[in-house]
Amino acid sequence: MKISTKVEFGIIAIIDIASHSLNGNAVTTPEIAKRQNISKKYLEQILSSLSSAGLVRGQKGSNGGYVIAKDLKEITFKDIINALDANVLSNVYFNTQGDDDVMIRLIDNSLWSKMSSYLQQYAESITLAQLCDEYIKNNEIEHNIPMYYI
Amino acid sequence: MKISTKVEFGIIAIIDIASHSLNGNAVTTPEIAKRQNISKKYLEQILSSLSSAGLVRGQKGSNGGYVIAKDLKEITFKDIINALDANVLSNVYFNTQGDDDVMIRLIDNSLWSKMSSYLQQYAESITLAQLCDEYIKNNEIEHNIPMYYI
DNA sequence: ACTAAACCTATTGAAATACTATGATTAATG
DNA sequence: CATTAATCATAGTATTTCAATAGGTTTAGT
Repeated sequence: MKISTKVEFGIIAIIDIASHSLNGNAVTTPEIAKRQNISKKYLEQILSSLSSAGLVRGQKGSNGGYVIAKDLKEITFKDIINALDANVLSNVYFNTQGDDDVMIRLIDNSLWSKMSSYLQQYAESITLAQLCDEYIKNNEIEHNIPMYYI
Repeated sequence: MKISTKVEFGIIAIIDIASHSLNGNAVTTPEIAKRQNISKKYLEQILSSLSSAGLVRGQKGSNGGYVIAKDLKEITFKDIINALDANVLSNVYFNTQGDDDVMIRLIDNSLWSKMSSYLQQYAESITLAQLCDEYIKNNEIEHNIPMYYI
């Protein structure tokens, strides 16, 4: 489970957008970049993946920025990960075209695909709404300051 | 779940050794390399990982080769994977040292570590004995030829 | 001595990763 | 209507990782 920075930053970014756009305001790349200490230019690329997957919507021009494109409850952790890297949860990725079909099938079908299907199932059970809630709650506790929306 | 060839070939190799050494004979690298269509030299490196993890034992010299170092029931799929690549099942591998501790902890502790701890649990429940049995059984069915040991 | 195996270590080529750089498009604002 | 500040698109690059290859040493049986 070595996670790429793209996936990592993407998850951070979408939670950041979700929790800072509850008031309706769009969240900009420079804002996220500063808050989360991520290169702005790299972040742009990452957000474009989330955007083309239909998870966030970008608004060009001054006063532009990103908002979440759907109901927070309808975006799952699986959606987010898959938008950023199709291989993380995917049904195994097998390199060989060895001669021993029995072996390949054994390892692929019985082992890896069971593991990846659990991952998918778990990731599907977590929504952005939950992540956002938990983030806000922990932030309040951590800083002893209530966050006000609107 | 992109699996490296090293992990893949290592799993194949240890099942191959297990199922061809039930009669007590050591299994050689050239044998496995031919049977499983893997480069002999690359396989040597992979087997040395399995060997230094104590899962297989190599015998030098003519008539040498590899045998499984323990009872097949005492080697788990987890042991095998970890011997080949410590990162596959490991508790998350997080790149950032971002400023937002709350975010990092949220994503790391609540998401990735739950996923990887499931993977570990599952991998620990599968033994080499099971894999070996299943491989032999499927091979017999596939080729309509019973495999005799001894 | 010869052979055939494990074992050890260095190097290479290719691919993936993690960015940086440049610029075009779009829209609000003075 | 020019300026500004944002998204969006694409090219390039430096570093790291991966997948082998290569060359050799050690060990043991015949």
